[in-house]
Amino acid sequence: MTPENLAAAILSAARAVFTARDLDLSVLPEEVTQVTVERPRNPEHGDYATNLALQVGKRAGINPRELAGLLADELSGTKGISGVEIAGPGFLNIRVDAAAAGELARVIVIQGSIYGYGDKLKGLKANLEFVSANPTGPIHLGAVRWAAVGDALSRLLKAQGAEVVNEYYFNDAGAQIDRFALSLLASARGEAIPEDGYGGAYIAEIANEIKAKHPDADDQETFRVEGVELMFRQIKSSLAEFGTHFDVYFNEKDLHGKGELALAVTRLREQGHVFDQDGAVWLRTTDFGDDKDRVIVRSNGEATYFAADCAYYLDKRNRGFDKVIIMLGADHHGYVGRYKALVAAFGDDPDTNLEILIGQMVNLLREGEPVRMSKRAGTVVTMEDLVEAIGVDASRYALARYSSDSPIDIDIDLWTRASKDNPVYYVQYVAARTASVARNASDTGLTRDNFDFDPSLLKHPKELELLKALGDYPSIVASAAELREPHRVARYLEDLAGDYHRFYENCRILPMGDEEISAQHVARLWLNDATRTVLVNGLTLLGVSAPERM
RNA sequence: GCGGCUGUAGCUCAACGGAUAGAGCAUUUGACUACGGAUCAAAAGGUUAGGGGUUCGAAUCCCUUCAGCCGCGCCA
Repeated sequence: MTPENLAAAILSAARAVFTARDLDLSVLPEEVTQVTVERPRNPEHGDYATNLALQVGKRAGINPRELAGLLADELSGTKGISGVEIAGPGFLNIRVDAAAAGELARVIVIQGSIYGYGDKLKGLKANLEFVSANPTGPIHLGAVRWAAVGDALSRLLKAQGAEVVNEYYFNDAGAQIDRFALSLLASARGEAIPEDGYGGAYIAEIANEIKAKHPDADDQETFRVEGVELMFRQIKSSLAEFGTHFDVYFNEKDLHGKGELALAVTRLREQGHVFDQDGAVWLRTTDFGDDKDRVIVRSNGEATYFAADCAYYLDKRNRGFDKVIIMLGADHHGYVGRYKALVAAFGDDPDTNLEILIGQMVNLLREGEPVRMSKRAGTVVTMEDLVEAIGVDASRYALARYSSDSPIDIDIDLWTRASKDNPVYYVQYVAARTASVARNASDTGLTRDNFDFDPSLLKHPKELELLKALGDYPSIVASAAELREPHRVARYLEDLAGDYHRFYENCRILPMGDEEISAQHVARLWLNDATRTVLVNGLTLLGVSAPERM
């Protein structure tokens, strides 16, 4: 009995009760997925609980507790359900047959890497834009949060059936690229970097590389083109090392080149949301809740960055994405208002076609003090600095284990420690331990095939708790995807790690000494392997490796 | 001034409006001659920043006060 099956059983029981009592069926949830089935914290409250009677009782004109009683009667005969109790104001506490609980181990092992997949987001066609750091320097710490969280989210969405394209937007047009080119040129000439230019050792590195390739070059254009190209390459290779894959690298310059900016302005003008003032062209974003109107073409005739945003959004929509998801740092949260407004100005619905996720700041801490300096990038701490300090696995895990709403301090000492208070070690250690048990089993001649798997042998309380946790995994993945919160997967894995340790301490898996291999050993090996499957699947969603040995 | 986020155990943080607010670390007390002790068992620790409201039920939603971080350009 899975939570999904149970929800279906509850809904059909509710429909039967409502029909028999001639109650208003329309107050019931339409879909099974809308029925809340949760795992009570307190085991006395059963294996599962539902609050359906509480939620619909009042609206149906029936006392919730009375309704709960009727539902309990209806449900108690259902196959797989061993007990139903009414509790509190109208909760239903449900117990399921324990005999079948162990069967889950077989299901998980057989499903393997697809265990946990679902179809909650089937039909969703999403463009997921993240990182998008300017190609004027290495990827900084603020953007790296999304390299981990965005990638994990992309995997999660796909695991729920969504079509997702990972996209990186290169702002390779505009004034900041001019400053970048001028900085390179100054460095190549041995002059001081302009006041509003970019410092850091990487500027000299790139300038030298360009000089080596074009010894006679002394013009801004060459340094712009070559510099941006080299920066692109470095950024792409950093991301590849980090394990973050992008399907599309989109160049802002292409929007200008193809005339998409002018087209976007025309379209917005047609929609009646554009006006001219002080020689500039404005979008009346205040019509859609923004706090001030925005210039799209400056009085000097140049388009603004915001105009490119408009054109870029239109481009994404024209490529067939019905959901445009953009991940931004907290220092850009001020764009949410104008972004929603531009979507509305095109006639779209900001609440369905657009989703902006904001991630709070990331700090790197060494001995309790924020790291401010980078070897290569001067005053900006970079992705390379983070990876060099704690490694890729720890970086990704540290960034993905917290809600994006909270700022993160990544303590180098903590995340490099080989102990239990380092969460990534704690989880990876258990993964390695399950692999080690499987290796040792094989060495002693124990395999899953020695005996037929008998799920009823998995009846120790710690085995049942572990099975319960394994059964929760699909719903954790589903909710993490729907809520766009990959950290839920990490937290789940940490809990699962504890459940496995307790199983391991209490239930000897391998035969001791010259003990004969029994069906009990085989059953526990199935459970061990099922746990490893879920640990591997979960870590894979986070882009973190599940080592066989540590 | 306006806006976003945050405020939960000594510390770092969880908790999709649900029942007695949970983990890890730290503290105290226990457990190993066999699968990795990078472990397990137990104790202790809370006015969920303060105040009001909505609800059968609030850490969660609304209002308000306080504190911290970030932002508010015809820059990108």
